[in-house]
This record gives sequence, structure tokens and C-alpha cells, in this order.
Amino acid sequence: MPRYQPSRIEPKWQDWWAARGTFASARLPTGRKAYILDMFPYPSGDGLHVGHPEGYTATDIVTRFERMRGTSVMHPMGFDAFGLPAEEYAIRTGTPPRESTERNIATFTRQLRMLGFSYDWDRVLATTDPGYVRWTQWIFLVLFDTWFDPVQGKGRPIAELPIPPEVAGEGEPAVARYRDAHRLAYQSEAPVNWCPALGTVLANEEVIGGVSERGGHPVVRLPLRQWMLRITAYADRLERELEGLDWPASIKKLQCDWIGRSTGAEVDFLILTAGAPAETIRNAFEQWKRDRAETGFPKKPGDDVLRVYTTRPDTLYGVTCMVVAPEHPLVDILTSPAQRNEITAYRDLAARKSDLDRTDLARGKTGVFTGSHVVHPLTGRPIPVWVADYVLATYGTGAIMSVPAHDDRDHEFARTFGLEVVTVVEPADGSAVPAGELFAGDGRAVASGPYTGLTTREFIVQVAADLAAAGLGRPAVNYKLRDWLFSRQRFWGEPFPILHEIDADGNPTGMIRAVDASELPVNLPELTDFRPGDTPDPPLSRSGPEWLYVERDGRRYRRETNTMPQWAGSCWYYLRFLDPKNEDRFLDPGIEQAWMPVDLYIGGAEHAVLHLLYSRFWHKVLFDRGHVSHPEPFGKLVNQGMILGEMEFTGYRSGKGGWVSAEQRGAEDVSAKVPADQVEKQGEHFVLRDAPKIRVESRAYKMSKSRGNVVNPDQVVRDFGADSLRLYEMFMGPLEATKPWSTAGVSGVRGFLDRCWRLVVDERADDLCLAPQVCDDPPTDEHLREINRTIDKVTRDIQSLSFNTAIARMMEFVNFCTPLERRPRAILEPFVTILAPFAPHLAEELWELLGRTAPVSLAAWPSVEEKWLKDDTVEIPVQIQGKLRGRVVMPADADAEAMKAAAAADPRIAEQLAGKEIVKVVAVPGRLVNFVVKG
RNA sequence: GCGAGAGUGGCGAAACUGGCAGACGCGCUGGAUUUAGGUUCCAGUGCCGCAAGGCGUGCGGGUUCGACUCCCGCCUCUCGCACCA
Repeated sequence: MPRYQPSRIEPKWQDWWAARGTFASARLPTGRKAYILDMFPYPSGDGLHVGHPEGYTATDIVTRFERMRGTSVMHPMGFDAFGLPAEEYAIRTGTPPRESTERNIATFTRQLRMLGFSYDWDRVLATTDPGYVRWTQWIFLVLFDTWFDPVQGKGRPIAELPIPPEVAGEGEPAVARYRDAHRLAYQSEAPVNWCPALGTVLANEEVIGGVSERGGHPVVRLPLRQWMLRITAYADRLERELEGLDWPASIKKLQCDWIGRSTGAEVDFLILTAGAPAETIRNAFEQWKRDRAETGFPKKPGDDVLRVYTTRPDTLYGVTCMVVAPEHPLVDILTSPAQRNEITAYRDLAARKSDLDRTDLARGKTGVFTGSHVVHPLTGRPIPVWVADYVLATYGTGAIMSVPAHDDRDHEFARTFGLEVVTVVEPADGSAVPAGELFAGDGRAVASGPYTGLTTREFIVQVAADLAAAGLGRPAVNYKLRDWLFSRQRFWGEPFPILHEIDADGNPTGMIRAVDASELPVNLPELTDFRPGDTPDPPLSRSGPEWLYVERDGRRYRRETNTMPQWAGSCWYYLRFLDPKNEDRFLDPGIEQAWMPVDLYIGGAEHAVLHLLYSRFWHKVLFDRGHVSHPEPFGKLVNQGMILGEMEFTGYRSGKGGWVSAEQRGAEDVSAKVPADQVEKQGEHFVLRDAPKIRVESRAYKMSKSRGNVVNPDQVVRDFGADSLRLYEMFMGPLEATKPWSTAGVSGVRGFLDRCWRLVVDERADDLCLAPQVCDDPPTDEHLREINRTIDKVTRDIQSLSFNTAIARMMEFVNFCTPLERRPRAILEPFVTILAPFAPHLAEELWELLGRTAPVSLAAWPSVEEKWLKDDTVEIPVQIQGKLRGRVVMPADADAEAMKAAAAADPRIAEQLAGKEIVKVVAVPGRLVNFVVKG
């Protein structure tokens, strides 16, 4: 009764590999190396879902393949274990996060082992390990110790920061403050996204449409002291150095857009004293221009001017109003006494508005006139200044020149408040845009003084130069990317290795110092109460004094009580895998040089921007500081597609209980799942079998607990085996595609593995033994053609990650072998070898049965004998007028003339060509013949 | 609204660089084995048609001897982004 029993052989081989350390990676590679990495999982309480094994199986196949080809492989796994869910679970149940995290990691580890992935488990790490946290904190200290030198375009030690003499003259505290203001890790009192429900501040990236990404809770803006990382300093390099990476173009573009580089100009507008006579204004303006011509454009604008950033300086003559953000520092100065109440009310409202109100729903423009004017630097005309929240304080200068004729936001604003629309650009093709209408494209300047007639491009270059010469403006570059808000008011994260000096009364002096690297890690204190408060005061501040207060060099300090975000640990885990037990440094330089960069990185597209951008940023800082040898961490990146739930048919019932056709359903009709056997296809749509007038929707949905369509890998392994799960996920379709789950499909590949088993094993025997068909006969030419073609196809398909077609080819091979009365080992053995990366447990078992003692996992990948890939004769399709009319067998190497002759000689073709004039014959050697005829 | 990707049998899909559309799997039909079901094995299976033949890769055009593949214009779906001046 030796049937294929995955439940018997899979644990057997997992134990075998583990006991012998079959998949341990060497400290250093010998010869060719391949660092093949999965995005490590967050160990949630739900365990693995079927999405995880998709990418993990893909990398495992490549790893096993490379290993069998003699490549030194690095293939580690770990856990991204800090983060909110563990903490929320802790709050709910009173379990310390470390306990639940460890339990979850144990579950994940069991499940990953159950799937037979060939990780080097000696390298496993969790971001929460004290030995890992230590080096995460150490990297933070590197960031803290680094400033970005714009001249060299790289990060340098803070000790090398030039101190301006006037700062040095003010004494040591001023120098310290100056340094602190230039570090890549710095504190800021910026408005942040405070989420009362989660009790934490969130990064801009964690706020989606005004609500928290996790949980969908409202978010309000609040000024708070925060740790920031100066990622904007690296914006330029993060964008430019994407170019050389072997990443999907779409991911590169996403990162590019996120960084959002734009070029334009900054322009200063002189602020007018309210109510001054025209003459005074003119004089002040002329005086200001004379001053500027002399002093040039100041680095920072004074209180007397409003500075704007624009990408379209060519529309300067169309400016009809200025708009500043409600948070703009000059709003107070600009507000006239008459407008003060209104402006104050508007600013309060804007401050209380969540991002949701400001962006998503309330699309309509709001704003208030300040009562002030500025002078147009080119025309000298007064321009009114407004406050409106469609202008963002955090982008550019927080103020814009409004050009209603050529910017749709300004156009909407002007229309809302009845402001003037002045056209200064016309389409280059001469087509007319009606007066007062919007034209946002490039074109030719009109009504623009000396610039009239220039193209948009010429104008921008010219006016930027003129403004710069006059000291009124300068070319400028802006990025959408903001500095990275790096602190969280949470318990379950890495503590910052930072001390705040306090005076005798316990109040902070504003001086900070880094914890010495030798004292790392700063461990989390023991807390019984993890709950966030109603205020943004972090849980760590409730820690006992023995953790909170420390003394160094005779001064008293209070520890930083914010913690790092979950991203911190995932920013550098790929480095620690290479040297996970090093107690002296975060990574040995020799090991780093030998293994980096990562050769293949597979994971979900949801990390397209954040994780990958943050990692690249940290990596570049480490590179600048000489800790790693490559500027980029991940050479080739692939995103696996999402696996959806099984296809579902949904019908709709009206309140009265009758069916409603899907396209006619109303809001009150309720949906109902319809079993697949009650549905049939009619034309474009599916309809009810019993009521063909009723259309039903057919769709696969994202797996979710609430929908109840989640597939559990444990269940699949129990029902079909790990090899079947692996193979099915690879057979479903292209790795990158989104595809629906199908349990019938799993049983299909299980059938294939059953046939593989029976190819080698005698299923009728009482004991496990070889099938009687297995023999030592020398293989025939046909056998050799089959096996060589299979090896060839599988080899090429693994390299292009086309696992679905590789599996299809192996199925064809098994279909070829199954009817054979005699199956030579000479073709079975190479087949088992190439099956091994896909279905490793089954392959090991068959390999052992075939009499091998060394594991197939370490066997040599079979080579292809080229001569078996070519056919002597081929069947060539013959077309007339591009339509298939017959097939002719001819030698594979027949030239075009021979092919034409052979095709024309075919009786069937000859008959159809009879009486027709042949205009042209196309013959492609080895492919086809096509007759073009007339009549 | 902007951007990206996709649309091929009943279903998941395949098709190298413009050259036989539908490999492989599921499902379905028939047959053999079996007391029977299941399993296994064999054969068939794009649609219409008795057949000859015709029609077929979301829709409409175009280029070409030849188009799933290239170009233009639409439609639908999925996923991102969303006042960044």
C-alpha cells in the first residue's frame, strides 16, 4: 500500500535536512554567489496565509536551483516583529508583547519549516532580539552622527561639519545646537498626524485619505516634538540611483513620483504697508529693487517679502493673487486689523480640520483675504494676498503665486471668489482658448511684456536668468518627499539611544547626548501598562525612575521615551543576516563585500515605496560612512502578485425575496452567494441556470476574515501536502500576476505528484519498492529528446521565474513516461533532479528509492545535450492568403526555395493553387510557407 | 481626475523577436478496469455546422504576405496616487 503520502515523507525529509545542516550557508561564498532574499514577514497572530508561500516558494526554487548548480547561496529568513498589532493584543489581553510575539514567531517558524523552504535557519533573527535592537540603535547613532554635505553630495561625520565663526563665537551650547540642527537624525516641533484612537503619531505615509492606514481612525494635526530623519537630503540620489537597478519599471516610477522632484523658480514679492499712497509704494518698490540688485537674492527671505515657489515662472504676468498656507509664518504680519477675526477663525478651522477634510471630501476651495497686498516684481502692480488651505505649508515656501488662467487649482479658487483671470499663454498650435478659461499646457507667451512671443520653455529659462540677475528670484528644485517622521508614542519598538539633559528641577535644558555605543542596547523597561494615553505622552515616560533617569559625567539625564517605527528594523535586516551573531560590529566588512548586494529580492508590491525607499536611504548613509561597500542594497526586485480567494458568484435579491439581475440591482437589494453549479455562462455574463434572465456577478475577492474566504496553509498541507501547495502556487500563473485560488487546482497538481510517484514506485506492492517498469535499459533517442528538452525548458524557465511553464513541461514529461512499459533510470533520475526545487520532499524520497544516498537537494543540476533539442524533420504550416491550408513535413534545415517547392508539391495545396496566379511566396525557414495569390 | 497593469475556451492559463491561437492543469463527455462509488488508465473537448466549411484572442479602425503580438481611437476591470503650485 505504498501510496504517495506527503504526511509521512515531508516531516521525514525536513528532519533529515535539519539534522544534517543541508542548507547551511558558508560564512563566505566560494566562486559564484547568489543572495536570494524574501521580504521577511510580520508574525501576526493569524499565522501564515497563502500569500506568504508564493514569494517564498519562488525564491526557494531559485535558491535550490542555484545551489544544485554549484553557486554559493545565501537564503535566510527572519521576523519583522515590532509593531502595533502585538501591542494592541497586549493591551487587550494583558500579555506582554514579547510573549505574544515569541508565540507568533514559533507558529510562523513551524509553518515555514512545514513547507520545506531551504533557509539557513542558523541565521534566523527577529527585529525584537536585543542583539538585533542593539545594532538598529547603533545605526540610529550613525544617522545622529552624520550631516549631509551638499557640496560633496554625501553624508559625513558631524565632527567635520564646518561651524560658522558667528556660531562658534557664541560658545559651546550654540555650537551643539548648530550641530543638532544639521544631523540626519534631528528633533523638530512640526505639526504631526496624531491619531487619538491609536494613541500615536503617524507618518504621512501611514495616513491614507485622512484616516490611519491601520484601523481607519481619524487623524488630527498637532504640533509635537518629534524625531525626524533627513531623508530629503538624499532625495536626489534616491531618485537618480534608481536607474541602474533591475527593478520593475512601475516600482521605479512609484518611487520617482513619491520623491516628486520638480524644477522651477523661487520669486520674492515685496510686502506693502497697508494703506500707503501710490507714490510711497512706488518709491519703496524701486528702492527695494535697487537694494536687491546689489545684495542679490537672500538665502532666507526677510519679513518684508513673500517668497513663492513656482514651476511656471513663465506665467508671472498672469498672477492675479497670492495665496499662503494657513500655517505660513507671515500670516500675522500680512493680516490687516480689519481681517484679523476672520483670518484667525479660518486658521483655527484649518488647524482642526483633519487631512480628510482638507483633501478628500471637501474639494471646494476655501480662503480668506488678508487685507494686504504685495508688489509684482516685474510689473510693479499690487497683488492681493489670501490665506487658503489648498496651499500646503510643508511644500515649497508655503506660499504660491496664483495664476488662474493656467493652473486648475488657482482657476477653481479664482472662480470661487470671483478673482481676475488673466491669460498669458496660448497654445502653440494657434488654437484659441476662450477668455477666462483654463489652459494648463505649454505654449507661447502673450501679454507678458518683453517676454511676449517666447515659448514656455524659452520663457522659463530667460525669466529665471533675469530674476536671478536682479536678485528677485532664483532657479529652485523641490521634492514632494518630506523628512521622515521617525518617532512613535508607543511601547513596542526600539527605544532611542538618546539622553536629554535635565536641570536640578528636572526640566530639560535642551541639550541632548547619544548613549555610548558600548552601552547598547537600550532595552525596553518592564512595564505592566502599555496603554497609550489620551495625550501624545509615550508609555515609556511612565517607566520607573531607574530606567528613565541616568547620570553621565556628573550631569543628569532623562531618557528619550519615544520609540522607533516598525520600519527601523526592516531597514537593514538583509545586512544582519550575513553576520547574525557578530557581537563586535553590526556586520563584518569582508562578509559584506563578499555577499552584497542582494541578487534577488521578492516581496509584495505594498512595499514599493516605503520599505524600499527607507532601506535605500539607510543603506546610502551606511555607504557614505564607509560601513557598506555598495550604494544600493537590492539589485533585482520582483513583486509577487496577490492571491485572491476562490471565484465567487454573487446574485442579488430584492426585499421581497425574488432575484434581481445584477445590472439592475438597487441599493436596498441584498447580495447572496450562488453555488457554481447553479450558474452558467450566457454571452458575456453569467446567469442563473434556472432563471437565465437573472445576471450574477462573478469575481474573486481579496482574502479577508470578514469575507470568510481565507485559505489556511495548514489546512492545504493537511489535505494535499506541502509539495502540492508549493507546486500549485507556482502553477497558478505568472508570479507577478494577481490570481484567484482554486482548491480544484491544488488537487490537480496533487494528481501530477501522484503520477510522479507512480512513475518510480510500485503502488501495488506491499512494501515500498521500485515500479517494475523502472529499468537500466539504455534510453532511446526519443527518451533522450524528451528528457533533454524538459531539462532545457525547466532550466530556462527557472532563470526567468516562469515557474508555471516549467511545471507544465514537467507534466508533459510525466505524461510521456506514464505509458512506457520500460522506464530507463537514465531519464527518470535527471527528471527527479529537476523536480527537486519544486517538490523537494517527494524528490528526496524518490531519489532515495532510486538508490541514492546523498540528498537530491545537493545533487548536480543535469546538463542539456544540445543535439537532442533539434529535430531532423519539421512539420511546416502552409498558408494561402495567410490562412492555414495544410501542413508539409520537410527537413528542418530546408531553405526557403526548398520549402516553397515542397509546399507547392503537396497535393492538397496544389489543388487549391490550381488556376490561381501566385503573386508572391513567403517562406520563413523552419516556420511556415505562405502563398499570396490573385483571382 | 492622473498613472500603471490587464482583458484569450465553462475556469486558471500558454504562445520565443510579427509566423500553426488555446501547451499544461481544472472541469466536462465517452470508454477500459472495478460488485459499486472513488482511484487508475485510454480517447475526446474553442464556437457554429451532419458535413464541406466558416468564425474566433474586449470593441472599432490601420500597418503587413501574415497581428493575441505593432500603431490610432474607444469600452471594461484591477491596482496605485490624489490640491506638491
